[in-house]
Amino acid sequence: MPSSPDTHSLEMLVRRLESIATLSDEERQAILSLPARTRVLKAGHDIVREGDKPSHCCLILSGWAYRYKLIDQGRRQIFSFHIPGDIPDLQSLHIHTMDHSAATLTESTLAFLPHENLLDLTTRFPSLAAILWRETLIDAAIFREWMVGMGRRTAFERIAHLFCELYLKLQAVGLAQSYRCALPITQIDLGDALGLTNVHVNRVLKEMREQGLITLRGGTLVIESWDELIGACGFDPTYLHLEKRAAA
Amino acid sequence: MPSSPDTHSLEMLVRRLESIATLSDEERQAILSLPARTRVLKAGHDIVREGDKPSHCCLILSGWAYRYKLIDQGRRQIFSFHIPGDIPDLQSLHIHTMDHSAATLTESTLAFLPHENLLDLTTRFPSLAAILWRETLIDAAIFREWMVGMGRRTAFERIAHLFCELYLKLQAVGLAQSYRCALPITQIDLGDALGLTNVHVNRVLKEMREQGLITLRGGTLVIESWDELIGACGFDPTYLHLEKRAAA
DNA sequence: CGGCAGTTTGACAAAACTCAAACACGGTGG
DNA sequence: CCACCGTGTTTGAGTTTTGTCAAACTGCCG
Repeated sequence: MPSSPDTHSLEMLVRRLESIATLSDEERQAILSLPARTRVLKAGHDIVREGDKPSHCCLILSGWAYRYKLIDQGRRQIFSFHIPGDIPDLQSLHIHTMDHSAATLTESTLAFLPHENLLDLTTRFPSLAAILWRETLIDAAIFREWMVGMGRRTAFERIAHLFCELYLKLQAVGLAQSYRCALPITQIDLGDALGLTNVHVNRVLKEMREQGLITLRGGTLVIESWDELIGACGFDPTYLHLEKRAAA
Repeated sequence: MPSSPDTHSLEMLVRRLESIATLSDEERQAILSLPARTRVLKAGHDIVREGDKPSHCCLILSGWAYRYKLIDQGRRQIFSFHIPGDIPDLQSLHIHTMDHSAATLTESTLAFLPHENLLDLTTRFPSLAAILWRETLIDAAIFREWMVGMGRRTAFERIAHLFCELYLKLQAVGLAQSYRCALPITQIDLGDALGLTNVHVNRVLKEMREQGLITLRGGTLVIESWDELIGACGFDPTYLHLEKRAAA
């Protein structure tokens, strides 16, 4: 389990923040001088657990992660999937006790950023605070959309909607193009994310395949017909707030 | 529709923030000098709508509100219920286009706070920014818990869980005691919040009544047996993060 | 060549939904 | 004061979606 100080990893954070707002040289420099510690985790390992009081946030450099909660040792709800550039536990900066867990979905490289230094950053640079705050608000916007899905959409719509969402998020960071992307999510995970059983997910996936909407094999999602897919689930990307915000 | 400048309303905001962290005199003074404009809205009126680009946040002084989204003119998902002291659209401070709507549930008195002044406040006082940021993070924590409900809990558990949550939130601001509180939420609203039909909500409510867990009549909820109620839904209040945070 | 995790399929069961009608209740106007 | 109205609640009967259980199948990894 390698672990080393690493400054290059912070360039990813700079790129991510610059995709949201313009940074001043001073801000960029302050980010790059954060003391990051990089670590590689195997697939299926917890990053933080419910009840923990973490002292670091975790930036994903490579790989996928997810957040989840277990109730009575059998039922699991997945809240989100995370890809490189995300800080899945950014909320721990201001909420000291974890009310849920985060784990890797694939082998991942993670950079751990001390709360202390991040808090210092947000105090010195209110516009950086605003960008990070906004990131957590978009997180919440995605939660809301998942609520709409679980509360009011059919299994078919829910799955289609999630595929649209993930494709756009991957595309935004250059990890997807021409309606094709990696999707290292098992049908069990999909079920736990969407409030369905893996069996039912499987049946719906089969139907989507038969309708020529998508193919999902070997960890790769191919969207055969984007227009039909978004039509089938009423997808509207507004809630992802992907447009670059006006310069700070 | 009366509308007037009002400084007293801001004392409610001060009290709310002081229940979370200790404020300096300077901070308290800065909040009290925010230019608030108070307005009374009848029940069932939209406060902000999906697509709007609001220039104010809205502090609830009295009454109840809720946030929701409509899909294809028939299905509605409610995301949250809000009570006095809440700022249901605090997120609009950093997300400029509303991706959902907010409305009053009962006649309500609302204080509108200009984004401009709130942003100035967060820039001048990073510790106030932290408190408000934290409020939006708790909002998201509640979303996650609702996701657990809609994804992985039975209708019975979901309803019981919501009652526990609302009771504790009301109690925290002094609007509930001895297991009794106002609950101006129709069974239709409950269904739209929990991903159920009003018919099914009605049947489950009947069952809860028959089991002697609760009574709900005339807009008043009485929890007959708190211990059984939390037992029946596995309620754990951690996610509400109600404990006062360490002084800033 | 196993072995294990994940997928696929079938038969059946249950939770929740739909439609429809009756009922309660608070507010309004005659 | 009472009839009426609208909104919300309650109940019933039948349907649908999704879940459960169980077994077979696939594919990758050691």
